[in-house]
Amino acid sequence: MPSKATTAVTPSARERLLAAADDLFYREGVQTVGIDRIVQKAGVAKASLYNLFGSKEELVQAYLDARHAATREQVERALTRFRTPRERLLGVFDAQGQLFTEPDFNGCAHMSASAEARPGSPTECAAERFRQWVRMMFTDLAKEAGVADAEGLARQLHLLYDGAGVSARMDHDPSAATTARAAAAMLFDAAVKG
Amino acid sequence: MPSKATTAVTPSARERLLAAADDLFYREGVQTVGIDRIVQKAGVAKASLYNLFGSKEELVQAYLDARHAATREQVERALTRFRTPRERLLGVFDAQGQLFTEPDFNGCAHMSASAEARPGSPTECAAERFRQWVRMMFTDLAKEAGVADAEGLARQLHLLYDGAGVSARMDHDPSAATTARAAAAMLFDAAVKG
DNA sequence: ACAAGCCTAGACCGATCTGTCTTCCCGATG
DNA sequence: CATCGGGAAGACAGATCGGTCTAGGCTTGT
Repeated sequence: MPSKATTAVTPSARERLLAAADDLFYREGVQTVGIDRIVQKAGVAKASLYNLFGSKEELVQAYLDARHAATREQVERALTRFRTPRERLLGVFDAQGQLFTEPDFNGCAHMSASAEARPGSPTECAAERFRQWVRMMFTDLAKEAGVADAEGLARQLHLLYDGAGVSARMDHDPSAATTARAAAAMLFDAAVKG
Repeated sequence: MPSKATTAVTPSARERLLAAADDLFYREGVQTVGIDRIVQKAGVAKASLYNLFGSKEELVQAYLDARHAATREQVERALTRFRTPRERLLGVFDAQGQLFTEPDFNGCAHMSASAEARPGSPTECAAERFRQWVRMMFTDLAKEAGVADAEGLARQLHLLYDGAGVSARMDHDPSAATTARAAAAMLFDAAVKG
């Protein structure tokens, strides 16, 4: 019986591979980490990796898709705590701030991965999907708040979101989220007023 | 006579290596590009590379330092066209917009390189120097404009600056610079008024 | 009991990696 | 002319890369 629930006594080979890939790819970069290190860390035969994923590139895609899903769930769960549209929109940066304080935070996985990817690769496509989700989320929240130019505000907030992720990683400064939140508040208030 | 001016009939081996490294590292990423491809593109012996730079890591550092110097000169030259403090501060995003429209623009080199670098490496140090220069530039421009909390505004503008670079690369959208400029204008006007 | 499937362990492949070394050429200087 | 040094060309080394394959074990259903 192949483990109907999320937790099994022993994680499957696929789960162990994804966990090892997530740790190594995220910490050191996709190009830096070789297949051998992943299978060794996962305690999985190399043949199993290629049976389950087909290639390193598809493993990278699965790693990015898992990061995408986890981020989406974490943000959507965090937003349920807020009630007013303004609080919900700014709550995205609160959720970001929580991510920044995690001990192994190392920036946006899609951003780093796409920096090493060739154009048109599955990695770039996964990054594009992630960015479209972020953009859509900001646009929807702006619309719910009654902002006239919701797309325009969403573009501005997306810049702050990306910039905060970059600063948190490169400056080792988790407070970038609160800086972004304050800037987002000013831009939002100006957008609803004008 | 070893070329006293910037232009020589035949660029030196060092110049050809830096030009090839700049093109390949910036387009494809530091880890992706091997030494062999650089020396082949530069038309330089591999031994010359190691005589001149010592290692690939130091070549990467020289590549990033050259990018840093070029960006600094380009921005500072662009800012001379503006007179008022407000125009000069927002002019940073105009200069950024010019970079975004260059045909081979591929994002911030320091950001991409540091995503593949190990902690404490020369690459990370070069990225940190670059970020400190950007931060200082925004801080100085904010002070010249009489902003009370110059450091706070500089942090916000730095977020927009980074976010615009990310969006221009990943969304293939050079207009991110004008979006960032508009947001920066609102944040600046709010900072001088309050 | 037995066969089918999934998994492990690891040898193996050709290519490529960073880095070293040797050999030779060519131009400038004494 | 002779000497000397920088650079070109490329063989070479040892490691690692992504990926394939074989051989054998362990569990499961029939």
